[in-house]
Amino acid sequence: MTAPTSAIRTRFAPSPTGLLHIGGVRTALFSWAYARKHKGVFVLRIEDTDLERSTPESVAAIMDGMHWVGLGYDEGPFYQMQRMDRYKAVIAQMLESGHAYHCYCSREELDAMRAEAEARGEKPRYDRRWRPEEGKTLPEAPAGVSPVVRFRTPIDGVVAWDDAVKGRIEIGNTELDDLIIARPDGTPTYNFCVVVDDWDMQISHVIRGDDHVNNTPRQIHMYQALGATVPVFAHLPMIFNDQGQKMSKRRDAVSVVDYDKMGFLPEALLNYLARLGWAHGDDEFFTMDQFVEWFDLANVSPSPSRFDRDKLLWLNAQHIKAAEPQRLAERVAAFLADKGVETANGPALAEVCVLLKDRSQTLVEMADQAEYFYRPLVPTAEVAEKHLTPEDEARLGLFAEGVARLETWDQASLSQFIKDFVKQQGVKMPQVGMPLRAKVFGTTSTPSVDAVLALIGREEVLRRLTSN
RNA sequence: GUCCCCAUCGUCUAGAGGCCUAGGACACCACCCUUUCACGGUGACUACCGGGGUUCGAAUCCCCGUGGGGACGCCA
Repeated sequence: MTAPTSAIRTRFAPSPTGLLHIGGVRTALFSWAYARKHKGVFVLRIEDTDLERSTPESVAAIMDGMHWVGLGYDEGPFYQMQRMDRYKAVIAQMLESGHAYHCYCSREELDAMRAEAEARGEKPRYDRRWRPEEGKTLPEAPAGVSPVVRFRTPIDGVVAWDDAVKGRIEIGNTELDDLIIARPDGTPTYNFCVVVDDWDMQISHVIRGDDHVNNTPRQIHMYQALGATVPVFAHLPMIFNDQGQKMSKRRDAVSVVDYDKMGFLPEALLNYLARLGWAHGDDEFFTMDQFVEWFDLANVSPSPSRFDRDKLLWLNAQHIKAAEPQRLAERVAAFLADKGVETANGPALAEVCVLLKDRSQTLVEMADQAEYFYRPLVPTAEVAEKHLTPEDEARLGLFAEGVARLETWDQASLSQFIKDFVKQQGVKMPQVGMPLRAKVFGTTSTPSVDAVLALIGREEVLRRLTSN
């Protein structure tokens, strides 16, 4: 008999109206980590009640993103559109119990009301004209108008909760109005659906973006009206771009797949995101296992942070260093293929990655470096002028003759050969090394020259040395 | 406008009243290492938004101000 599952249940509930946003990934990461840490359950739920904007492509993008990043969910994905019957039943029940009522106001009337309130310096709000009250006479229901359903919000008092990251938050009920929970066609709206879902799915900790703080009091009222247990709320601060503004699709890389395309490792992105708004002492570089072990909502900072690409790059470099060459090779192979570089007849890509992984910040950069192992680059005019003078070419000719006769072709013997050659020519190391790089690879920036020559093989080295 | 939230180096942050003449990391700069470029190492630079309290003592607690952000949808 297994022990009953712990009460800790978290969820990630994106709406499929675009790409999987980097901020969303951070929210998912924290929810996931909290569930994992407490041996709980992480639920994925797709909030697709906005028929106008929800698309199957977006659902796919979310799933792909979650998969790439490696945040596995235990339950779901649940789709709100498939829970319509349940929402409608709850709405009927709330109408029945008097927690909700019909409202026949037109949008025009509502706009007028808002404008009026604003003019008075108040928060734009609905004036509750259709709210039934003892002794109050309701207006005549206009013919042929389907009403919306509004939630009956308490008029006095305050709502309060102890936010797991922000502490206690209190809001006067006078700030709230009677929100619409169902449209004229009967479809439920967001604030209502989340409550029913989180209730039904027994979510214990609602971990979500800061922008939902204002929804929380309304939702708490609905939980109470339904007789449901109110979950713990944890509102994560926002992530801004380097300008201190909201990340925008237009100028920032906001989609998680963009980071894949730019050559980031998912564990590096996650590591970076984890450090935005959360810290474990001075630890900067860590694995997801460590993160899960260390994570706690109590250590989440309440203040917003900026996305710093430089630090992400640094972390990516650290994770590349730590990664298995074979795994890097698989991804680098794809980038090389995109560039039209044929790797089949060259050195094993994993071997190339061994030489490059300590010197690349992204896998794209690594692929760029890897290219010259398979075909020489065209040296820039500057490089040719500086390192491929007639004198250099003559010396490279002598080098080619010598190296052709080398007994064993490996890094150690090449290293020895180069040293001897340098001495014999009466020059300094760079005077041999740089022309060699320029001639064989087309660039002066490569790993240790003996190592790279060893790797591409004698035949290829001689071919490149003697080509023009 | 109204309500809510936030405030330590340029950036991410450590800091739960004395351990703080404020620590780490990225970036920047200098030097070292070096077979180029990197990696790496060492060091330098740089911050508690302002004002009042509370306290023997405040980056840490309280209040006010200022600045920033969020929300005010038949979007989620």
